[in-house]
Amino acid sequence: MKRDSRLSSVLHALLHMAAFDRPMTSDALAQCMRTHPVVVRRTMAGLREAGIVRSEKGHHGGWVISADLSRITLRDIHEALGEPAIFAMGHRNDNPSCLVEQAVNARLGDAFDEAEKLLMERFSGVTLAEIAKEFTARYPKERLETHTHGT
Amino acid sequence: MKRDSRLSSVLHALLHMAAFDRPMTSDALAQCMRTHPVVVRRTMAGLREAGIVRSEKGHHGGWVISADLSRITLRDIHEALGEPAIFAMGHRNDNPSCLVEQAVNARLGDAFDEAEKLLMERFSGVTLAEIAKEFTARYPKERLETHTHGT
DNA sequence: AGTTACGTAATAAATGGTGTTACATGAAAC
DNA sequence: GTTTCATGTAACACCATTTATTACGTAACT
Repeated sequence: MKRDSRLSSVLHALLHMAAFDRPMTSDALAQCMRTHPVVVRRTMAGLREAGIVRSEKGHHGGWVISADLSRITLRDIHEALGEPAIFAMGHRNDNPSCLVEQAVNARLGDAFDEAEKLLMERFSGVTLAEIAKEFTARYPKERLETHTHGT
Repeated sequence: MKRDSRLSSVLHALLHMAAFDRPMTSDALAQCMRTHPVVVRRTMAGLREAGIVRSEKGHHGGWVISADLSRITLRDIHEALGEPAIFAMGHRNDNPSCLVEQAVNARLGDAFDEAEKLLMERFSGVTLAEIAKEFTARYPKERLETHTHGT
């Protein structure tokens, strides 16, 4: 299966935006993330609707964060992206008439539900501010707005 | 992304086989699972190599379980299937040179690792025997080998 | 020998994220 | 007011992966 990297991408983008004191254009973000500006706009659309970012057109336009970093959790972002599927595995039939399959689904579902619950708890417990802080703690000399790409 | 239903499918098949006192053909299993016999053989191949099932050719051939139900865990089956990806989400770059992205990956990775660990623990704790037992507890009057499909 | 059933490769279909183009809209600069 | 910059969005091709199907080979039983 192809893995969905929107959450990872968007977090990356948000942290760059957070450390930049002016709006960042989709082109600039796309360059950071090695993707296409349209992909950036498409991905950010949900965050804009959720009030996490704001976009401005025209000269000196672009994207800015419009909420307090310490109040934005990974969970919020996951939601804003439309709650993409977490697991790559699923039931073959969601409402099987076969009783054996019902038992299998119930048992498997319990395990997945627990794992999902834990993941969502972790997501709820991590704010953008924490990741930004963790970054500056690890690399105090780096300037966030100086984006360094390796070879 | 397309969701992988092999684990669910194979569990379903195994429980039917467990309750059947003769080998079940790929065709019979495929009918249960509403799929194609070749898919059954392909999916079962890993389990055969892992010693969980055995296949026999020719007349009255088919698939039989070759291990103790109480010693086969969901984890064993997941392994036998080649450990398919658990999460539908992933990092955009696994070894980014961008320090911001490294911080994001680290934080996200922690959450996913924890969830995966929990899921694997749950998988390790569930045996086929338990699911079979749970089934008979829930539906004592049903005969497992009588496979009922709804409309 | 013929039938049954697995073994496996090759190929197509379906799905869903990603990349790209094209065109429209709005805001700032001149 | 026209130009330029930037987002908004639809449309479409691309790609990776599971699933479905066909085809042909092999082993075992009758």
